[in-house]
Amino acid sequence: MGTKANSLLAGMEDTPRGRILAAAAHLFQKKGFERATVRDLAQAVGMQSGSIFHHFKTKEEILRNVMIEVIRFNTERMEQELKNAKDIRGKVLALMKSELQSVNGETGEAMAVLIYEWRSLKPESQQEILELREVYEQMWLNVFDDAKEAGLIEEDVDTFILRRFITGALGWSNFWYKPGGALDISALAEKSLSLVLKGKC
Amino acid sequence: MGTKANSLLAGMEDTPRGRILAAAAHLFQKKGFERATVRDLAQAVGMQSGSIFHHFKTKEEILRNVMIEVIRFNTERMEQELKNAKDIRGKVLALMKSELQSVNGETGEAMAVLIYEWRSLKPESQQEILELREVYEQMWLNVFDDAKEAGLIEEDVDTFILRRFITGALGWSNFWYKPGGALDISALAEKSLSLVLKGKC
DNA sequence: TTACAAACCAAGCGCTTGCTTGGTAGCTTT
DNA sequence: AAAGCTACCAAGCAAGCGCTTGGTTTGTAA
Repeated sequence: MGTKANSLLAGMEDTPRGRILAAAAHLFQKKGFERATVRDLAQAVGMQSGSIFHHFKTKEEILRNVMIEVIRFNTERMEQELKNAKDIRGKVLALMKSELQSVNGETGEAMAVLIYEWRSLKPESQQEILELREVYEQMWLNVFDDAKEAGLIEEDVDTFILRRFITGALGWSNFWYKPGGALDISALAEKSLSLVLKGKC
Repeated sequence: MGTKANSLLAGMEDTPRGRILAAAAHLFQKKGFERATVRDLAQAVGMQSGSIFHHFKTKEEILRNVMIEVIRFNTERMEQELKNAKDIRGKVLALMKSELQSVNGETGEAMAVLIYEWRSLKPESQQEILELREVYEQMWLNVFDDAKEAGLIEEDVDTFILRRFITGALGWSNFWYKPGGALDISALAEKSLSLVLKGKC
């Protein structure tokens, strides 16, 4: 009767490590990193709390790995979808759709952890994650600049700031968007386009 | 040499209760509700940890009061600024500016707590806070609907969803916007207008 | 000057936390 | 069959947690 946890990524649940990370993503989002205990996590994967530390040295290490996995997975997926897009409008749409998918799809719980549990990382881990995210962010900025050059984004718009607004807008959807209703992620992505592109789009 | 805490609201720091709430807003944002201990809080206001409970029954009660105070303060301020706005464009701008002020101004830390420490409230408190927020949210929806009727927002835009996008976009600014630079809050509000209003604005 | 309440301290209780330890079951390799 | 490795359990430790208790100081008012 409990909430079913989404898998972090396909096939990962075959190994103990993968099962722990998937359960951790679920628990860390639901209760927050601090409130979720190692004992909770151990129960979720069916082992004793001490056994967790056979697979990860510390609790923070589990958090760090959840974040690394979800960045890698979603960066790769977005790269793929960008290649399939034909024109610039299509590329912007691909970015929007891809990020909404990340936030609300199977990696949604892990994405929420990535965004909102930042404070629980130690500084060195924060630096590491930041560098991984920069690759992802650069893809956004490149497309936005192309769109601006093509006249799809107004001259006086700062694409740096625009990307930050969009980060917030799309990330927040995790708190209200419920998949399975009348509005699917593609439709939501179309709606979000009007935040970025000028005039009728 | 430590970070100076913004006051939650003017004059509140005169009473012990106010000093505790202001310090709590600062600590809860910096470390998260769970990680911030009552001992941390006591040290910040210069008393023993046990003395905190002379003023508040539980730690959660402190969190709840931080949230209530910040909602009341910002709802009232936004009401005021809405009255001063002349036309519809001005009203939308007033909303944007007001919320950016809430998030990045003197109530910024408390706003971050309101947004991101939701999980740490017990269900009954969540319900209470939700009802307070609904008044605030209704003001947004009313103005958006007026703007749509006036042709400033496109016909096919769902104002409900638009508000949610904007909530995320503006709320996220807490993580990147630093006051005191070249870009002040008014200028940022102007920039954010293009997310909402169609064409040149 | 006395009475009283609000504000606070010093000490610590009961519990939970992340993590450690020493050992065992079972599979794989030689 | 011996050795070695991965995956785990059972038990518990030291530290830190929210919160309580009993008593003391301090400001205000009669």
